[in-house]
Amino acid sequence: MLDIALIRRDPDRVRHALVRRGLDASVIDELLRFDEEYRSALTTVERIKAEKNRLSAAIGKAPDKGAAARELQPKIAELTKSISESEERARGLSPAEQGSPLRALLDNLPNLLDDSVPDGASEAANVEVRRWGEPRRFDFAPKPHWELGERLGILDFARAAKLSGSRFAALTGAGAQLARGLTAFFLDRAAARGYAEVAPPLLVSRETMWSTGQLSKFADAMFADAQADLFLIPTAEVPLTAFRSGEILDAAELPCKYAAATPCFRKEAGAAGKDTRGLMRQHQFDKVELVWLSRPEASHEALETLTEDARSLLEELELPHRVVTLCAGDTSFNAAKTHDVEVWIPSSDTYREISSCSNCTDFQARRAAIRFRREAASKPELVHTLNGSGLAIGRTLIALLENNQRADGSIVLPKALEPYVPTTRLG
RNA sequence: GGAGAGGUGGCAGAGUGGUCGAAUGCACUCGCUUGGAAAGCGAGCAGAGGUGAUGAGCCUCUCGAGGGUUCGAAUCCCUCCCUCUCCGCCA
Repeated sequence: MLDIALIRRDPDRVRHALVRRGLDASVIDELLRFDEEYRSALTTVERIKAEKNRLSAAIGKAPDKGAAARELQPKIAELTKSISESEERARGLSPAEQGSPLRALLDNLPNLLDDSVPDGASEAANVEVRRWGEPRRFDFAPKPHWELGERLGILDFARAAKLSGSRFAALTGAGAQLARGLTAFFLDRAAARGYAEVAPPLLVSRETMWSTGQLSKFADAMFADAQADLFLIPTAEVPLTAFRSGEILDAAELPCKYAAATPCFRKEAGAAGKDTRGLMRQHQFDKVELVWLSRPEASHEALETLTEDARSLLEELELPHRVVTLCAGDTSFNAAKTHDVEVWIPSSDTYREISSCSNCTDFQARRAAIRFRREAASKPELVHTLNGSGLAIGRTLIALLENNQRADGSIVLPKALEPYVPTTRLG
């Protein structure tokens, strides 16, 4: 959520960000009108309340309270009536009220963009900032991971479909061990880089989901239990970012870094027909997520560090990859700036996203009310939140199988995984 | 799931209808004191919103959340949530 005071003070800045994202900026005029109306209604309510409070206090101070109460009764009754009327009007306009027009507009405004985000409308305008390794040249016809995996007996799509339908996979034997090893490998690296491991709840409340900005745009893509009003997390970004919600942190705690390995659940409703085969796009997938709570002035640099934390994992796994900065039109709702880490996927003949690292600035912190105090005596300020995968397990598995396959269909795993898997060669 | 107890400021902990946004202690900030420190003394110290200049001041709201009673609620009533203890069930 954006700061409404900032929208008032500098509406052009917000309009500019909307235009850069390819969105209609006229909502800002509408929003400012509703805001004006709301504040004027609020002032009215508060003025009448102040008057009533004065009279009540006068009764409290009177020597004969009963007599004073009787005397002021008619006047107070009138004010009470007037308050409930004007209050109803103000509540209907309040940004805090579910379903108010101001709330609806505010809920759907994406974050401001960082100045360094490149212009552009789509993926095509993303800017490569770093490349590591060379895509391997095969002297045989490389197979896609679903063929490799099924032949090796480590991926089972048919039985997963039998259990749950399409877009589910089962890992078996060495595949399950490899996934477990990767998870441990990623978590160990995160720990070494100062992330505190958390095993968070996988079901979260509507309020939590809203606080991290998932509900505004992605409600349709989430699995939920309507009766309990709980949502299966689409990413551990949600519980990790909201972990300290409502708290005021010590400045000494920042940056505060969390890592979690969790399953993620997504309906992927909008992705029908895309990546229908294999592990690429599943309703359920495992991921190690990295989250930062940072001082505002440090978040820009933090994004670079976070991205490097994710990227370096691919280097250790000896997988060719690159880092791109998303352009304005491709940067997601919550983010002010995003670096995607993309790994080479032979079956796609291109680099595919394996981690998306975002600086959400104060956008999530405002809703989640995550603040810190610079000095013991200073006012609380919003932190900046950042998140990124480090890394997605399934996609790492794809990359390892496809990039490291040999002509006979066997797979050689990188040395870095030696401590984490029973064997560094599959098949 | 059942029974009981409880949820108050950064923490601890008073407060059972009227200047209570809230005693006191701790922590913290500033000052005095000191060669320096500790102790001691004095002052300050919740958050959000509106109005004002992103100042001072003024006003509104907030004592788990939401309703209600009342001129007036931290205090009384109702609903819900959470925590703790015991019992039941259970991986």
